Amino acid sequence: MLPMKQKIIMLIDMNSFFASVHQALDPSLQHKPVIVCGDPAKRHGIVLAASYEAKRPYGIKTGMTVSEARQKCPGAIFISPQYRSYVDFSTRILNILQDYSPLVEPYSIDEAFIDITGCINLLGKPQQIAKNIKGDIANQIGIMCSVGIGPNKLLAKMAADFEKPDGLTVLTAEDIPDKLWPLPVRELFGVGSRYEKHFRKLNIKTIGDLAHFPLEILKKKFGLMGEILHLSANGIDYSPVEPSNMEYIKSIGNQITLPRDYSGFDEIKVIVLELAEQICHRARAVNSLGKTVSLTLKDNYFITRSHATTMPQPSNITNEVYQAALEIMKTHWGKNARVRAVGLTLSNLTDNKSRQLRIDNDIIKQEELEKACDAIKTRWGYGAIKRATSLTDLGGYYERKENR
DNA sequence: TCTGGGGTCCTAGGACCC
DNA sequence: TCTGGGGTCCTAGGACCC
Repeated sequence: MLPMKQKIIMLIDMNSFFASVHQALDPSLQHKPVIVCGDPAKRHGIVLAASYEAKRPYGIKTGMTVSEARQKCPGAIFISPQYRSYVDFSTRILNILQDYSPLVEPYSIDEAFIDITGCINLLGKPQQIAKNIKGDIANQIGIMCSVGIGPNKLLAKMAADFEKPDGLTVLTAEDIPDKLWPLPVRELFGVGSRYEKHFRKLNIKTIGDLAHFPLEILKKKFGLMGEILHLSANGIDYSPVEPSNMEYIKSIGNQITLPRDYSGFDEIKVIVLELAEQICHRARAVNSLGKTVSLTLKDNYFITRSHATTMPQPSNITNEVYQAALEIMKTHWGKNARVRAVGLTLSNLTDNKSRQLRIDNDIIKQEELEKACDAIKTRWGYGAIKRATSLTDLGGYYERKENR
């Protein structure tokens, strides 16, 4: 038997993606500190992205509150996010990658894996291919990226973090002891603050410590995750680059932090209806139906609770999803709850074909009505049509959000 | 550092069926 | 009447990522 051929996988990571998109769209922003953030007037304004001109010299970081960012870098240009532009840029970048290999898997809006194992003979050495990709993205899209190259997705991903912005790093299996193992264990993909804490108790401080820790103990303490993280620390990952992940979504949800804490059932109801409208609109746009509705409430202590219910039939009809959410609220509502944020998610998704069995007239009418509304929203913007119950102070809230 | 919004995967326990 | 065990679905919660 022939030895298994080593795969060559890259992770393309757009640098400061949101900020870079604005700089590409508006040349006057280039070489300036640009900060993309939520509405600073609202209490939940945080930094979503910052250009390198803001990051390095001023210490601006993603997640920082806008007021803190303003203090650190008063001269920065603060911009509200424009998700449509980000999606547009992201799609164009994926198209460029597909010119190199059909095996492209978008990992997030600003990252994608590409498996170029089969293209080496045709396109040249991996580093050269990476340079060409970087050049194409810079020339055609106008933004920089960092590329990580490795024998699997994990090492490609870790490699991409080695040098930012505009980096190009190769991480081979032989590099693991020198380059991977000295890093703090928190840097390993999959290790968050919780595992970091657990590991500290076991005297695991670096990725190398984890790699050499007895597997049996990790398995016993952390189950499957213990095993996966141990493999990761040793640079092992068998997951393939899967282009099909492109269309495959598992849930559609929206969440909103309220302008102030709400405490009345009726106040929350309005928000839930608005969220139902949003997620059903999205579901209809991709011809998806969901069977499970989950309602998440975050209270003034930042405690998050979620409750779910399964509908008799999968649906993307606003009123059905809204009614399901209301049922959850009625069952679980705490009288004294002070709600900071509300989220609604549709999951257990299937495509529209499973819908054919429904011949109930009212449902068909509702469906037609909602489709007509969707068409108007597509034409005139999301705020063009509202239900009467939405026309409260929050109606205005969404309107402003939509127009920014 | 007073904390947004979009997701994914895993686990445990209970209900229910055969 | 009491009992076994496997399988599947559902819900709640935890952890992680960008």
